Amino acid sequence: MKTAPRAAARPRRGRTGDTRARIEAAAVALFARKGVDGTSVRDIAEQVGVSEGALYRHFPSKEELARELFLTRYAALAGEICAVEAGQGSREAKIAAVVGLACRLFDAEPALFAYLLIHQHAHLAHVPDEAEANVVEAVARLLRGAGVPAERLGLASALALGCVVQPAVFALYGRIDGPLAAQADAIAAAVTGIVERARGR
Amino acid sequence: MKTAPRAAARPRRGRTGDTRARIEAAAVALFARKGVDGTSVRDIAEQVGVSEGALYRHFPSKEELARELFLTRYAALAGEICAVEAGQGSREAKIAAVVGLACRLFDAEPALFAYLLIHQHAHLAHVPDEAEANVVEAVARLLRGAGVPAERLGLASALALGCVVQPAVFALYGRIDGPLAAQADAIAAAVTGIVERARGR
DNA sequence: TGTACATCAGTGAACGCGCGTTCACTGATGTAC
DNA sequence: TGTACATCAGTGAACGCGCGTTCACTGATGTAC
Repeated sequence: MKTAPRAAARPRRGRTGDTRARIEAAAVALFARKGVDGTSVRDIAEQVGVSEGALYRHFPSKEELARELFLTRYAALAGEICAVEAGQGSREAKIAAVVGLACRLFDAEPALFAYLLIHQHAHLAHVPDEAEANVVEAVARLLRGAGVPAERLGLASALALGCVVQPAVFALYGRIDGPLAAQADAIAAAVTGIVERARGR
Repeated sequence: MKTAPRAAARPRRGRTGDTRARIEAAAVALFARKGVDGTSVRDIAEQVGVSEGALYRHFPSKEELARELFLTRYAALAGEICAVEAGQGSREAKIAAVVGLACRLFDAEPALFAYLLIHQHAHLAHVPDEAEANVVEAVARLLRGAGVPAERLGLASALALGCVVQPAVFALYGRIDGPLAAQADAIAAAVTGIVERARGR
């Protein structure tokens, strides 16, 4: 009974190494709901249940936290879109896959989705141009691969993105109910229509 | 030569009664660019060229200025959409007219457009439900009149709105160039496609 | 026309408050010998 | 195993700053008699 119990019997609140993750989760939720400027460091710390100073053990500043949070998650989503684009399947299938991806992200983490896509313009200046780190570029690549001519890529990407983002906004504010994934087929059909029109004509 | 010259010879900088309008213009521009929270009363006053105190001769608070500015302009846009809906013309013609309306508003006053439609969720809680004061309701009414069944109105409105708002965002960030009105036909075609799909099926 | 008063739109200095950030300190854990 | 030291993640009090707002005051204009 002398050794070993050390690590075992220790609930001890905190010190479990997940503080950083909890800060990120709380920050995303607050940033999405109230904006970065509308969220104070006190708000975040309070929600996590730590002192304000603790935040600075993990991030150099509030602004840096906001930026880092945005860029990593935004790049992850862009990466997923690129992976679909690089895979097998018809135009339609790939579009449906990406729309499904986005809808599931929204349903699983609405705050994160809102932070990434609804408030994306706040961070746009810091986003790199590579498709693997930039959702807008990833969508453009997808449409390019689907046969949309270069001179119509900008508008077509905007229309396609709008068909996903705006329904999410509506869902967030209760103008559409149930999970967004339930509307994925209809959204995908709208995007496919836009792509076909951009290919032809 | 005794009377009348009173009002004539008086350049006298300020006191021309347009201060309120200039505050509104500066506020819209700043709110659109940096958000309400990111804009200070000092910012606005400086841009207008008056003291901060002067602002409070025209508006009770910054928040009230932001809200009033939003609600009146938002209602004006909703009213224009309702007027088109109530007028003559085919489904397609009305859709094209509303899309054209929005594009011209964007081209003429991008900051106002951004404040109204890109950041609309910040004020959504204060917007009345009547179509004459609420752009989202006005769009829904337009689509309802175009034959979209009630159970698909929410999603169809979202898709239609997204097809206008997102291209505007892209234009704002240089991903689409030239006036948005130049893309109005293509945008209207996308919206018409969405409406036809929502009517049928 | 002159005079007295009310109102209106401005100034600029001052206010208290909440913000982001810093810092000395603490106690638990990890590492070297 | 014990001891000495380094590191790490936390606390909580304090900081200066910029914020929204207030207020006493000013001078020009409008109005009544």
